[in-house]
Amino acid sequence: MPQEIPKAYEPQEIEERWAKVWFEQELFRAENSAPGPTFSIAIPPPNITGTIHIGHMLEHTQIDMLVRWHRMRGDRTLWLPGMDHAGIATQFVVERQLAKEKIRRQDLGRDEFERRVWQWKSESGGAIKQQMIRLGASCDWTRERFTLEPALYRAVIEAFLRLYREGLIYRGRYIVNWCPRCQTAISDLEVVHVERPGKLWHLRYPIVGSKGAAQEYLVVATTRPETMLGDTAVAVHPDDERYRRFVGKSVVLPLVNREIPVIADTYVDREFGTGVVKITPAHDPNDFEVGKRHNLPEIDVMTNDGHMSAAAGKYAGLDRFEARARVVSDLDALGLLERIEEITHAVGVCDRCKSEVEPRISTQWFMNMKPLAEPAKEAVRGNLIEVVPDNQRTILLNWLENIRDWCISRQLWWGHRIPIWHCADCKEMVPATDSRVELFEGHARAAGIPTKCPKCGASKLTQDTDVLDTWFSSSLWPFSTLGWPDDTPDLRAFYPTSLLISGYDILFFWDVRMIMMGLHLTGGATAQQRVPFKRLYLHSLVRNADGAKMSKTKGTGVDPLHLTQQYGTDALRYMLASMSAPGTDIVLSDDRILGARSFANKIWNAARFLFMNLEKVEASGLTLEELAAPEIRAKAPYPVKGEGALAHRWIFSRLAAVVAQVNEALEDFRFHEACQTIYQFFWGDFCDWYIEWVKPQLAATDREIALPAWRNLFAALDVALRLLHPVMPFLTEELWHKLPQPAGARSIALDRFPEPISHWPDAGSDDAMARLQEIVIAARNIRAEMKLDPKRKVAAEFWTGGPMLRNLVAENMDPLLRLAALSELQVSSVHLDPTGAAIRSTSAFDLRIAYGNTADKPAEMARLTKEIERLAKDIEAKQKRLADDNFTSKAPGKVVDDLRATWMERQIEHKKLRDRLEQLEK
RNA sequence: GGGCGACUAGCUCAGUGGUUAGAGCGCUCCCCUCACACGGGAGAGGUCCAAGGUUCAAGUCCUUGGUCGCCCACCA
Repeated sequence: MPQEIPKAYEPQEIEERWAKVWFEQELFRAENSAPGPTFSIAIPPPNITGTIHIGHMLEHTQIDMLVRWHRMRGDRTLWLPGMDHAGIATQFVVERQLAKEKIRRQDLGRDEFERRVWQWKSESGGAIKQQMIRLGASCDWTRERFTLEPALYRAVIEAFLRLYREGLIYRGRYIVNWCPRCQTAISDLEVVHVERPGKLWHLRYPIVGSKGAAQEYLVVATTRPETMLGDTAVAVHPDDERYRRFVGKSVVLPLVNREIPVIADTYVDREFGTGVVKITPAHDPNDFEVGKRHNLPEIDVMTNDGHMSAAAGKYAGLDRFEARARVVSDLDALGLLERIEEITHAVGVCDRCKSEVEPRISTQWFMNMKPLAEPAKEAVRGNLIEVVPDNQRTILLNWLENIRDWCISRQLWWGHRIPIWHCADCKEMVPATDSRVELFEGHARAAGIPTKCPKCGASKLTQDTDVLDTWFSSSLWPFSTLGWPDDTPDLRAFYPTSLLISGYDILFFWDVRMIMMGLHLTGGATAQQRVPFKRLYLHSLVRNADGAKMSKTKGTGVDPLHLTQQYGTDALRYMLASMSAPGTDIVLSDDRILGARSFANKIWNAARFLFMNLEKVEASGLTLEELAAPEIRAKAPYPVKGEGALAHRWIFSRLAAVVAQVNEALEDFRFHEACQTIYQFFWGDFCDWYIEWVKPQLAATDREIALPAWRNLFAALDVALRLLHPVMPFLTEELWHKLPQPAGARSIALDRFPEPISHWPDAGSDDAMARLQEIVIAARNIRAEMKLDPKRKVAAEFWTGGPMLRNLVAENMDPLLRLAALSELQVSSVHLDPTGAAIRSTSAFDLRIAYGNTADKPAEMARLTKEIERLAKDIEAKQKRLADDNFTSKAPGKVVDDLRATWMERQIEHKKLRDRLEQLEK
């Protein structure tokens, strides 16, 4: 078997195999009745619009690392998966698909269109799930949820009805953001502002009563001249001397020839433009407010699809941009276009389809957010929800401070239909009788249908045709997925969830709204019991080399499955995690993925080394069981007889430190730090030093050496694998199974995460090993400088002042000679002669290797000179500080002492180098 | 108009007031040494954007400025 282990790690087959096993065995099913601390996390549900992209992969890697870490630490752990119906986005995608067949959704009708979307959902949703399974997400798939499934529909209706009864949800006619392409209202958050070059047209409105040569005008400036057709007033500031005499008079609205009043309102900024504003209450939020104050009529001059309506007179039927051009040229022809100013201004476009949004009066459903924002602010301020990184907390609170009402209705067909019925006779709005749902063609719809109008008694009631903003259902996700509004065992066990990990780009869309809804709707007695999550971690966004956010629609997305096939899932996961420093975005780089792949390969080969050599060991009568059974591993480190035993105590001491560091890092979402710590340990300490150090011991014929050495090696590998598992689940699972495990043990994922064992840390070994490493490095350095043939062993001399290091060298002579490629290391009690030799030294020791004929004396002298200069500078700086009473009296004693100690060491080194340079100069 | 972030080695980035500021990649030199060339060994490489300030001590904290990026915002 051992020879069968491939030389290079080949992840494909291994990953596919384990992904399948994990899923089929329901390995990650959470027990809601199990005892102990709980760790629960609800997935940010991917939209069914597409497939998993690299951003999901980053998010899932971080979540999965924490989930696996908690699970291995024995917590009752749930990662609940699911998907979002993504109302407008999905409808957009399916409409686009239909467009290829030259079909409009209106041709199909609402029911048939919905059928098509469900069809899309089953294909796309299935693909996402398969991807996630393949990428190793350790979700509890038995609890998978979908925002449009019956149970969640019921939660949506329940939430709506409660908020409606409380008066927090209301219907009204206000200015909303209207997308003429999607033909629906959208919320403020769905409007993105883009800076664009534009024009400010200055238009003359003739004053009524002035004529001929005495004709007077008021000049207004506008970026949307076509809306002038809906003007119902012109406004100036009440204190503006220039225009005071016109207030109360009228102007003739050009092209329309409607007389409209000149009004005074403090909303007008005297400094801006001409100080005169056209008032179009139906097409501008400010004008709408002004219109309310002055009882102005509201004239909507547009249609749902962005054309001019009948109210636009002769412009009716024109596209809004055509109408704009026409209005301008017509005004110009009449001599009423004073001038055109080129400006850059922010244009609101639809987040989804990028069409220019039309502010427009419309009857919609809204949610009053201020009362919900207050408890949310308190919860965040009171740290009931800890926000990481901290600066996001300020951003969050600031947003809550300035929150405005949320337009929650959408004129779409794909989504949760609003559970309100309208009376055909008296227009009374009648809510659903309760939140029950029933199945219709396999999908849920509201079942609490009112039969009679409570106001007029009529029975002709029709359900509101609007659906809810997709984020409405998302805002219930942490508790709707656990069975709310019922008081289920899952809800009791896993709510509040422990943590939310999301991208900061959806902080306002989703995270904040969950906080508000969770606090308002769930049943806990205290806010602490009602928050949807106790911690909120906002992760970075993945950007491409240009710094642009990865986007599928822009074609800049990277397919993680493709990368996975190229480099392996574990490598990709490691790469993403190792770049996940909180608060900074991630720019993908091929180099980093390659590095991660190399790391996976390194781990693979370290294990391969063990198992390959095992064959020889087994020939001598030892079995894998004797060397690596769980109960054997548990008792490591074992004392090893003879030279070089130190390394065993050292590697476990290192492990203890590494485990503690990794735990701390993961606790604070410092994924990159956890990765780097493990990497340095595994590659540097474990492979480069430990394995190399103990190789001869493993081959020793003396059982008292070989047996404990093997046992320690296997035990250390086992700890390392468990340490690595959260970030590299597949590779570690595969290798873990090659070690003997307890009967019935199914997966490393259910094994324990390493704990720093109290007898592992050993400061003495840490120090001793560090000294020995310095000696080896010093020797290698000389060898490299002298360009010695690596195969040629050379003799070296060693001097040290004290007995400690001398003993240490004697006790570890064998590994020292081997790793430094020395034939002998003669320990001298007198100072070494620098002539004809290269010497490397620290303050504690000197190491001398005699020159061959090829020695490069000038190079050595140059090196020494440079080093001496550097040291001199350093010593001077330290001396200055130590001479400063301010420093010695005010700095902590330890800092002063440490500085003095280093200062003295440097002086020793400095003197050594100077002496040596002098010798060479002779 | 507000707010946030970044600026550190050739590149991509870590860095939690306290020895000589680190990593990966790249670069230079040597080596296909019996786990791994996706490897081993040894190196070179930094006015920490600038200027002030606080402090015994600043890459780190404060102020101002610069460059770049992001978010929010109803000034026509």
